[in-house]
Amino acid sequence: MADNTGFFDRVYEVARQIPYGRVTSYGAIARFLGAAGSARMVGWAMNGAGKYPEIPAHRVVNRKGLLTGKHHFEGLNLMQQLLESEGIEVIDNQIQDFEKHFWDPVKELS
DNA sequence: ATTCTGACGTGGG
DNA sequence: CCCCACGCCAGAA
Repeated sequence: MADNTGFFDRVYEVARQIPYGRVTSYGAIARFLGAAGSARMVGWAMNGAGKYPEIPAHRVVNRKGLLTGKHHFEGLNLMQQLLESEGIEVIDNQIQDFEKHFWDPVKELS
């Protein structure tokens, strides 16, 4: 990849590779980008991901498996619906069996 | 330029 | 497990 890949573009590239029915955390992506500790930037980058329909932002949650960013989607529970449609059980904004659905880019992509 | 905010994470209690 | 405080750094006002 070219050097002109901004932080945002990297986040988009990783988020786009999240498999169907899987979820990951902002910190995992940040760590994969070598920006561990700057997990906030990942979330902020996702803010612009809404322009890219290929990026499943609903598969990115915080480390607790909580749908913290669902408020940024159109509907109030659109994020949850998308996840449930992929076979992920969500109760009260909390992904059930989060560890089981967790997808670590560092571990999978490495 | 300065200030604040934020879709987070970690550590201590 | 919960709660609190700090760090992180890009972007907006």
